[in-house]
Amino acid sequence: MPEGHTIHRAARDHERDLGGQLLKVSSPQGRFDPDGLVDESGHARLCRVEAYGKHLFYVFDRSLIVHVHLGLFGKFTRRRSPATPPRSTTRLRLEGEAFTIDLVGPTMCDLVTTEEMQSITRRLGPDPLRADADPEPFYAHVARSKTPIGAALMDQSRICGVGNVYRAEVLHLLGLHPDTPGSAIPPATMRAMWRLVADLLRRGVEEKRIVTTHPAPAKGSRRVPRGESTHVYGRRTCRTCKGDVLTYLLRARVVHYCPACQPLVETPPGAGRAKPRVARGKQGPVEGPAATPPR
DNA sequence: GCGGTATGCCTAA
DNA sequence: TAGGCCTACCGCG
Repeated sequence: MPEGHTIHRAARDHERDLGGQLLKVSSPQGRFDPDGLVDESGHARLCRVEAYGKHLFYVFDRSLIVHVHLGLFGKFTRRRSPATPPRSTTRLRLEGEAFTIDLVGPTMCDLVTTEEMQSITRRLGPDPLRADADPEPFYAHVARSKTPIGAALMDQSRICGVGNVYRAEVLHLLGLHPDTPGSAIPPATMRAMWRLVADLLRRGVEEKRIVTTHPAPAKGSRRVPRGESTHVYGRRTCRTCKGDVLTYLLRARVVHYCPACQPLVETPPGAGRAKPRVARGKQGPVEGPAATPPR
């Protein structure tokens, strides 16, 4: 589930499991070339792992950096060392003393320099999960832009780490229609949006999944069941009002929203937007008969 | 076995 | 805006 929370959690876990160690680095699939990173025996020492939005940076000795972006399909798996043989699609394998991390399906997995890493992070907006994040440029951009807030939230150069699920959930929690022009949103709402994104992402890092309903469970208590972890994303009906969840294409991504909870207050200019349709979400109503199966 | 789908993003036009 | 790309999984025939 690669939104920002997945990346920050991976950075934390991988640094804990592999940091400071001499790792055997390989690419069973052959599409990543570790030459230039590893010594004659195929090893390199990992210093730290840094997350920035949806980007991961594995900083090795000699300032050599492996840049990973999971895209839509990328996944990590973690096994005890010595691990079973990797699957043929494994782009990157990092073998440490106790754990082996495999990476499959990333959009990006490349060796970069410090300068290249900086050029990547310079293109990104503030990341609410980073202590050094300054939301002011995000506020300023939104305040003077007619861009729909649903598009601005997904624009990684304005705020990074938010993906399609968090977008839908944050807008629902704030009662904002995705087409609301940024300039129509009060500053106090924008500040609340930043705090909400940060809180939800932080919770996602801790729970390793996206949960925007229920308060965080106490240790040992029951997990929030599948199908109750979101208000509108992936649902047919709104968890709050039980009305239909609608979807439409906004900047080539399907956005989920509840027209009752998220009315469009201010009509944007040029009302030629895509006609919303009823969502085909996996989850039915919270109460009532068993959830309708997909499709 | 095939097609559709998914939490992303880049490029060409 | 459309198309391409990365992979796994599921329903269907």
